[in-house]
Amino acid sequence: MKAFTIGQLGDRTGVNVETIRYYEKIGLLPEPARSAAGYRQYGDDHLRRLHFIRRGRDLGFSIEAIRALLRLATHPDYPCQDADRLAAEHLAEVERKIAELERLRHALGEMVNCRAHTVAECRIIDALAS
Amino acid sequence: MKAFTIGQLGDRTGVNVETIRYYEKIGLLPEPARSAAGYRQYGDDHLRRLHFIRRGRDLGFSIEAIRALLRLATHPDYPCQDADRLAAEHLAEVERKIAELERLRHALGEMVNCRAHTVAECRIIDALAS
DNA sequence: CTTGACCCTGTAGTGACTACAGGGTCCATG
DNA sequence: CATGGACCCTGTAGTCACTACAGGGTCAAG
Repeated sequence: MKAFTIGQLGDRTGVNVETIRYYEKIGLLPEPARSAAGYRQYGDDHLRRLHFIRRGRDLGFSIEAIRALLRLATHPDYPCQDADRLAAEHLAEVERKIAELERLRHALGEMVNCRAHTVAECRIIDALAS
Repeated sequence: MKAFTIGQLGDRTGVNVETIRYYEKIGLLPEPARSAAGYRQYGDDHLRRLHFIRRGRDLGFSIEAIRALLRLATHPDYPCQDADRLAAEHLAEVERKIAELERLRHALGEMVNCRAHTVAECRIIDALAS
């Protein structure tokens, strides 16, 4: 019966204590048992679930996508197709964002290292103003 | 004396009417004159300034960066160095984001197209759970 | 017995909008 | 002159995923 506190759970998963409470409030992490003083008492199930959430967030999945993935993860007999669709959609979104940022990088690359002396001839201000 | 309404200003700049009012509230766009009925009346100065803001946003500059760039743009004798620093910092941030997204793309690319039948063998769920 | 690190709840703030609700105005048409 | 629809007004609340308090209570070491 080794239970740990919210601070210990945070240390083990690299998740902020406030974020853990937030995940509980939005129903991503189940409410744990409480000590006599009202302290949250977590077990290995919580640890595993929070690790899962943390990895999903590190991969950039939205909270709602993680909610769906968690639902899948707890039903080993479900088809894996749904998980694949979620991941593929997310990958497409990541690629869309990369393309957009590459566009920005190119445009900004043309602008920086402006060697004009004053704003009047500055090509950065000019690019925005005209 | 050709003044135009907020809707016309929005059409000409591609900025949402609600966003224009928001820019006014946060002090990015000066308060225009009003008609007898209380309608906002914009002129060419507003049009130019909002175009500037729009281009800055399209380049991914934050509102605060645009605020600083606008301050520079209205002082042609200021050194252009400050504008260059803002643009260079933003470019560095864009490059940081691209690198992070490339990392995600790689990780997600390894995961998708999972051909397992059920969640039990799914490599997506597995990547998150273990 | 005190100190400091931890825990609790609840609320408000972040960025950059977006979406109403509930009203007023303008103008063209019948 | 009435009416309808497109526009305008203010103000507030919602979005996403947290983060930062404020104002308390608890626990363990020294």
